[in-house]
Amino acid sequence: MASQILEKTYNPSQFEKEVYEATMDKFYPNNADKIFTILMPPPNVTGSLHVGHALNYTIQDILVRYYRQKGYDTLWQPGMDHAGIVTQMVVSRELEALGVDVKSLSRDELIEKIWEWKAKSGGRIFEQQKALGCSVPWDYSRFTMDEGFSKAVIEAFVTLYKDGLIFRAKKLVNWDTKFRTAISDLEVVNKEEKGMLWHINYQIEGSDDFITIATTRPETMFGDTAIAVHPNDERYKHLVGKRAKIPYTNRLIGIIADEHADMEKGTGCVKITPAHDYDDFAVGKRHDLEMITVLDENGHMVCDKNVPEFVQGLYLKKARKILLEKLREDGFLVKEEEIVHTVPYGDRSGTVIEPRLTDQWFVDTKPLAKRAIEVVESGEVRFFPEKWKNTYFDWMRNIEPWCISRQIIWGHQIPAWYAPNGEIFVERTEEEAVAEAAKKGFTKEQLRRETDVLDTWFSSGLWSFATLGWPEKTERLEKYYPTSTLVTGFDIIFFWVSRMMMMGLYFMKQPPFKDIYIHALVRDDKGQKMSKSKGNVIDPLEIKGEFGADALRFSLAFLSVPGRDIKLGKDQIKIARNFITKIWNAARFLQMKGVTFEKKITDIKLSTKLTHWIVAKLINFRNEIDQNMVEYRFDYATRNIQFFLRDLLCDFFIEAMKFQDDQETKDVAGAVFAEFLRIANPFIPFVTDHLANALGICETFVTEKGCDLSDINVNLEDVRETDEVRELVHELRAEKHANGENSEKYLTLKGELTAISAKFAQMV
RNA sequence: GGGCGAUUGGCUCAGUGGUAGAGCAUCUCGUUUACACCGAGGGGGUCGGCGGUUCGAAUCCGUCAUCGCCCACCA
Repeated sequence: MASQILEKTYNPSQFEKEVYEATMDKFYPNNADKIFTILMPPPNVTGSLHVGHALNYTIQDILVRYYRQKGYDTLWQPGMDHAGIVTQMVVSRELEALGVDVKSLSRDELIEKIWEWKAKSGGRIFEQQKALGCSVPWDYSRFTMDEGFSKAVIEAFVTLYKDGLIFRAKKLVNWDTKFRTAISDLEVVNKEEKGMLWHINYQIEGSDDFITIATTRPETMFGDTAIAVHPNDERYKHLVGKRAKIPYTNRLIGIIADEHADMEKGTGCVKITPAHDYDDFAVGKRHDLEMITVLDENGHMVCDKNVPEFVQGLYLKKARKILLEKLREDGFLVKEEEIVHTVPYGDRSGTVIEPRLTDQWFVDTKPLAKRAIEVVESGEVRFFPEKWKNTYFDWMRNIEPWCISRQIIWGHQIPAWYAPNGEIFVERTEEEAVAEAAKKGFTKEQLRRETDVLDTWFSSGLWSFATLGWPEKTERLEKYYPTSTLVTGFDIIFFWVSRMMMMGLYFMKQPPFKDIYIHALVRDDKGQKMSKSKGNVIDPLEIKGEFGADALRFSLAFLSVPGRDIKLGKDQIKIARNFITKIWNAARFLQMKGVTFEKKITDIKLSTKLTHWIVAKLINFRNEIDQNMVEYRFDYATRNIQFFLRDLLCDFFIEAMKFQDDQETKDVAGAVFAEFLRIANPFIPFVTDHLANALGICETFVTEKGCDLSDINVNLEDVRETDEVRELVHELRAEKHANGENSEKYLTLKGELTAISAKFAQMV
């Protein structure tokens, strides 16, 4: 290979794109025996990538490139997620900004608009991933709503339904009044905030006495169906069994004894509203209470006999205000107390979540969780760092049914058809549903298709096998399932990891991956969470432009200390960039010295202490990196890369080379440097591949295995002690600077260096 | 309420039983056969507090404090 003279300064933007494009065709699987597979967590189509994605991709890319270089058949499965609620929200907002009346669009029209939008947005994400160096086979990309995926989702849904693991039920669910849909428990975030506790009098039936309840949600009082007191509460024992009157509607409700009532809290009397509160729902079940809904899907008070006219149809906050004024006026409100309590919010809508009693679809997760727990307990699936398995266990062992239906339009429509009498037909196709319904005497025209779509995470839960072709029995599925390692953030252990585990085990009978590497959250240099509103977001592409993609990758890997958040500032990236510059300059120096890179280490006879030493250090370095990769210690690996290049190769070997530049030293320098570049390639692919070309080492390190050093006769113990030579080199430099190359002392020292080398040569 | 993690020089962090480390910052010297996006050298820490185990503790155990995160039914 012809070499070219390197530019004086390292300027990544000049070659990064070229390097990536030149190697793209090598990112595809080959047919090697050993297999390494990673599933890329699919980014949302809505997004542009942030530095958290950059970390996620960097870790995966390092792993994939490392194993690919080792000769494994690697598959890094790319793709994107349709991200139901978020996407519908983002696109609707954008359309409205363009003056489109989203509400007037039909279901099909809006879906079409979203697909149009997706085509634009998705392409941008791929470009960003390429810019970071992701070595994925692009033609393998999947989308959680592509045709094959839809098939998989239907197959999974129907199978789970027929196996009794999906059911439809009227239950209390988290209702988002902004998006008018149910959401799962995980999509609710609880925030602690200041609020008011209102003490309200309910008159006891047939008496002038009152019972005082305390509530933060007075507007739901019209849905009350009981008042509970603690069975041991002496204050209220005499009231149990009596009835009380709800103000204004005068509906009578029973006073019951239930341990749910906390004697310490409020007045000790708690209103029970089973249709709008989880605790109350449970109390209601125990006491067989009526469930009265007073809030509609928009969070407005319903218009029926249970709700007094003066608040009917009002949004709950407005209703609350008006109701409180009236209660105050009429003397029902006896105390107003400031308290701090937790309030549930929708993670996407940012609006208060109202528990509502509705018909929804659920996955019975308990039976699915059982094996998902076992495979982690047994060590068949391992978490890195290990502590995350406790988080996983906690959730899995206390798992609740998963509400999977969403009342939105962007997503997989549930394959269920209803007959007029409410009977449900769940089938793979409409034809099959019609056929089944016909057996029961229903006509096609009578059937109505379920309009709800599935929770996004239902489809992404199938990611590990649906991307490989399931439900078809494809060669790819056979070969690459189960995958090797999953790389993801702790924030989606519940959302995604656990669901993939359950689905993978159920449909494929094997866990979807062997190792789960949980990486950190990237914060700003002050430890603050990055957010657009704070203005502290680091854009990976901006960093790439300023310092190069390699510097960003190297920093992120360097800072990936297990179990610790990453504080990322520009200083950190600058340090990495400076280090890469150091590599660049080392290359320039060797080139200037006339070093060539044709010889392999195994071709050179090592006869001096210096060359023997550096080769021993190289072998040691290589072993360490191998160990680091097995343990997922990217922080150690990058430290080792830095230490070898800077402290050993540059500060010592190359410095010594300035005094001892015989052919052997030069050959070894070239061979060791080339091997260093190869080892560093998975971490910093752009600069190393560029240098490989420029120095005439090879076309690319992507598929370069490196030479077998195991037969080289070096004893690591022998060469550990390097002070003798190191000191000599220092002295030489100082002497030369002081008195020049012809001083007597300089010549003596130089003689000593040669002598040591010679002495050492006899040892080997 | 339960759980997890952090606490080491000015800053960011390594170090898990044997005389305190790195990078950045700072100070001194240096423009030498790559590199000022550099090199050589120096200063700076009673390793959050207390107690215990040990010949010996930043490291193991207990406890407290502060900060951060996760989960929880939140009247």
